[in-house]
Amino acid sequence: MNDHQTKKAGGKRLGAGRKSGSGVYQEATTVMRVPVSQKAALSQQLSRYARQQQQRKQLDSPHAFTQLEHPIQAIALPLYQSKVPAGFPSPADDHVELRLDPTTYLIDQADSTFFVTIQGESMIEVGLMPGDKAVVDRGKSAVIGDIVLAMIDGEFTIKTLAKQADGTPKLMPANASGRYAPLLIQPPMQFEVWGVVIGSFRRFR
Amino acid sequence: MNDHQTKKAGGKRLGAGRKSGSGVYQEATTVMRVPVSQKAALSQQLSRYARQQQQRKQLDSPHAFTQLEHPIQAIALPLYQSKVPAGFPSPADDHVELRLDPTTYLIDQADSTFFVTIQGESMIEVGLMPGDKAVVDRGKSAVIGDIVLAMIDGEFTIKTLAKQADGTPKLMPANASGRYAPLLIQPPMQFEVWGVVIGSFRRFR
DNA sequence: TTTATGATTTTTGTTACAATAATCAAATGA
DNA sequence: TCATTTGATTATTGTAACAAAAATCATAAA
Repeated sequence: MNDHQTKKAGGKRLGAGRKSGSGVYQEATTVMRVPVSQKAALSQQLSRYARQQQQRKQLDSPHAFTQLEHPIQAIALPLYQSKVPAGFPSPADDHVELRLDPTTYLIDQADSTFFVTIQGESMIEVGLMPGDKAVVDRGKSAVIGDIVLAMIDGEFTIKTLAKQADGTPKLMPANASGRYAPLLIQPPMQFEVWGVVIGSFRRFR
Repeated sequence: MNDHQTKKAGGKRLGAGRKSGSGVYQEATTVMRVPVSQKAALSQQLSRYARQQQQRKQLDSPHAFTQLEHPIQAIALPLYQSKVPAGFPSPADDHVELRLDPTTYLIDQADSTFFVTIQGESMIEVGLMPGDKAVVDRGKSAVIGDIVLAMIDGEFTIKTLAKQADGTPKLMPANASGRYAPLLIQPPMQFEVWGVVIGSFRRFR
C-alpha cells in the first residue's frame, strides 16, 4: 500500500488516535493482583500519585514538609519579658532575663522532627495561621488534647486530638467560625497520627 | 448422584482441594491496573502486608478456626508503614522541601535582634498569642502595615503601625473583640518605634 | 502407622477483551 | 477563512478469562 496517498477506505493511519501517555498516570499501566480489602486504599494511593504526576507537569508541588538543616549553630539571643519596666533595656544591657536560641527552644529531638506549612484556617484559634511552620515531633506519643499531624485517608491535616464517647478518636478544629467540622474517625477510614505539633514559628516580614 | 457412596470416577467432590483463604493474604484477591513504574513498589508493600496478616493469624491461633475476624481491621490498618525506595506509600516524601533551620529562618541580623514575650491578646488576629515569642529586629525601619514594638510614654506595646488621616502615626490592635482600642499618637505623647516584629515562635508542648 | 499418589480446588500471574476516552483529519457550516 | 462537527483510529482501563502452580484431601501403597 502507498502511504502518501489519500485513502478513502479505512485502515491504519500513523499519528492518529489517542496519544500514548495520555492516561492519568502519563505512563503505561499493567495489572496486578491485590487483596480485595486493600483495593480501595490502593486506588486512593494511586489517584493521589496520578494527581502528583499531573501537577508535576504544571507547577512545583506544594511544599508542605520541611526537615531540619543538619548543622545547627545555636545563637542565643536575648529574651525580654516585656513586663514593660520604665526604660526599656537595650539588647546590650543586663536586663536580659534569658538568652534564647529559637532552634533549641523549638526542637527536642532533631532526628524525629520536621516542619509542616499550615494550609487552612482551621486552627486559627490556637494561633496557627496559614503559612506558619508547625514543628512536628514524630517521636512523641500523642495524648488527648494535643495538636497533632494526622493522616486521614491519605490526606494530612493538623487538628486537636480528642476522643468520642465510644472511644474512637476525633479531630477537632480550632475555629469558632463553624466553617470547619470536627472529623469523626469511623471504622472504614484510614487514620494515623503522624506526630505531635510541639511548636510553631512564622515570619511576618 | 449420591454423595455418601465411594465413587471411582472423578468428578466434583466437596471439601476437597485447596482451602479458601490459604493464599498469602488469607483473603480473596482481585486484579487492578497500576502504573508500571509503581508495580515493584506496590509488590513490596503487599508482601509486607501479607507478612503482617500471617503474623496476625499466629496470634489468633488459640482459637484457630472458630471465627475469622472480619477484614474490617485490614482496611483500618494502613499500608503506610515504612518507606519504599520509590517513596510511594508516604505522601510526605513528595513534599520534602529544602531543609530549614528555625533560627536562620527567623533572624536576619543577629546583632540587632531580640525576643519579647507577648503579654495580652491585642494582636490575636495576626496569630500572636500570649506567651508567644516575638522576634524583634531593631535594625529594620518600620513601614505602614508592619507589626512593631513601640514605646508610648514609657510603655512598650506591640501593635500594627498605621497612619491617621493627618499623617500622624496610629497603633492598631488586631483583635475583633473591640476590647482593645487603636492608639492614636497625639503631639504631646512620647512615641518611638523600637523595632519591627519580623517573626514569632512558640511552644505548644 | 506412615508415606506416596492422584484428583480436586484455590491461588496467582498474565493475557484477552470490550467499553471508554482522546486525538487527528476531513467534512460541514457560518 | 475560520470554527465546529463527524468519523476513524489508537490508547486507556476495568474486568473477565485462562493456565500454571500450590494446597488439600482421600485413597493406595509401603
